Amino acid sequence: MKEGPDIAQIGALIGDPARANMLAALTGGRALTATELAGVGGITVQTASTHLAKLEAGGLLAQRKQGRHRYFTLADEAVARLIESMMGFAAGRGHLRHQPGPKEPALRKARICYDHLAGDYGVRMLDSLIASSSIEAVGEGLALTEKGESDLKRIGIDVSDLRSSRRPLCRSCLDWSERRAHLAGSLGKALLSSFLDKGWARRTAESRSILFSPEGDRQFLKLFPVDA
Amino acid sequence: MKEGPDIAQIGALIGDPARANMLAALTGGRALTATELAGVGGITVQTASTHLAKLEAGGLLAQRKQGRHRYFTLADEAVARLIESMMGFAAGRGHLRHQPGPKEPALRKARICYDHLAGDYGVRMLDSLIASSSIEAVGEGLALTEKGESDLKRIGIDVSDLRSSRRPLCRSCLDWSERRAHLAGSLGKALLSSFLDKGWARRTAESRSILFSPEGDRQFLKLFPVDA
DNA sequence: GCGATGCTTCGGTTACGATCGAACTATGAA
DNA sequence: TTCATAGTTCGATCGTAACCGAAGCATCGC
Repeated sequence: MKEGPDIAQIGALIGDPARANMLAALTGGRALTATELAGVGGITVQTASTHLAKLEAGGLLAQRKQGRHRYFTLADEAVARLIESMMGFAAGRGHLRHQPGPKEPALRKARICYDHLAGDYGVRMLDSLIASSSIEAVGEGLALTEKGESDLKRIGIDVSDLRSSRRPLCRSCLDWSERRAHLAGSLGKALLSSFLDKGWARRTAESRSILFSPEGDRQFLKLFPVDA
Repeated sequence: MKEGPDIAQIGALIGDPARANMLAALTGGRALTATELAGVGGITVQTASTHLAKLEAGGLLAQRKQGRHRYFTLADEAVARLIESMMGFAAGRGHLRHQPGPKEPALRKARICYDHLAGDYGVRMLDSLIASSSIEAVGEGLALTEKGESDLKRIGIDVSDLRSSRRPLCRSCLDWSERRAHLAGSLGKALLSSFLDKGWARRTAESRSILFSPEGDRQFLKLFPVDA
């Protein structure tokens, strides 16, 4: 009889519509902020915060603090699989859900994240900078090498200017579409700014996506190659 | 944002402790009555009834009416798999549950079901009677053949006596430990009574299990053989 | 017909949890 | 320092759902 609160607990966690929407949104493997998740769940940030705390306490979510943001992800692979299987089950019962839709591939390619470049291009840029020894990973953080400093000067970015700011120069930022790190910090901001200044790319009015011009695209890919 | 009530709905269904316990109890594949499930859930029958109605409406349960009993089972294989996977997940999170325990194998072998024989022996008996053409399936029900009637007379059961009762002679009863049908009805009752009268078996005080004596065991197996 | 049993429905209580406004903490930028 | 943004915590409200007693059906066996 007394078998203890077992599947009931996780069932209840998933059983709230707001939480279910949050979890569904996170099943893509992307990390989202509390505010974004509040939007997904259709609730205020306060409410979302308590929901997220419960989900974390229940072991379904993990959070990663990053500046003033707090990125939430599913705790691990097992959670994703559970959610996926429940979604599959629900779909089989006839509760066919609204499909995610086209989902703006442009947003996945390149978009603004706070003030720096994110998406496929953002991840690619950091990968390339590390591959060329311009940036190296130091523990959890990132550090600019001397080679990197001179390379950047050549494309018009004066790092000494950036050092005057109290903001860290390099910082790793979790990319929610690629689920890998891209470059944040004042250097990340400076790089994006230079792309925009050079006319390689421009921001869009409504969306967070960054649109590269054909020429800018060419230049960017040349500047940050991905070697085999 | 609006993705519809999807996994939240089944999550909520599973999220109630009483319902979760019921579902867990049914995951063994056995069919249980509302009263039994109420016991499992630690609630009254009324409450259990509403829970069961919800689970059925949600497509998780199916019920099969049988006389004044109502046997509930998981709707299908998919439900069982979902519950199993959730239990596995929960166990992995550290919510290790109380193990079902030894579970009285005697109860699975032979027990009383209302007034007839159930369990492995009950199922075996009906199988054997059908195999020997003593009973044949007619639509949903069961019917005694002439051969069956004479065979039974030989072991001391006068069917004409039984016919005088308004109670059906043969009835199929879902066995919850075997998940297959066994013989109910006045004939099922008569058969069990004869076993008890002959001293082949006896009821136990506390449990519902039927204990066969070594000799009774031998006789029963000889009388109701299972052919290859 | 009768009483007994298994289960559902109705009515009303109670309790828990989702929700948000407002206040508080923390980080970042100037 | 000051302002702005991101999140959490507090407090209180409100709805909903779980729960049970009691009454109502349905089925069985006599």
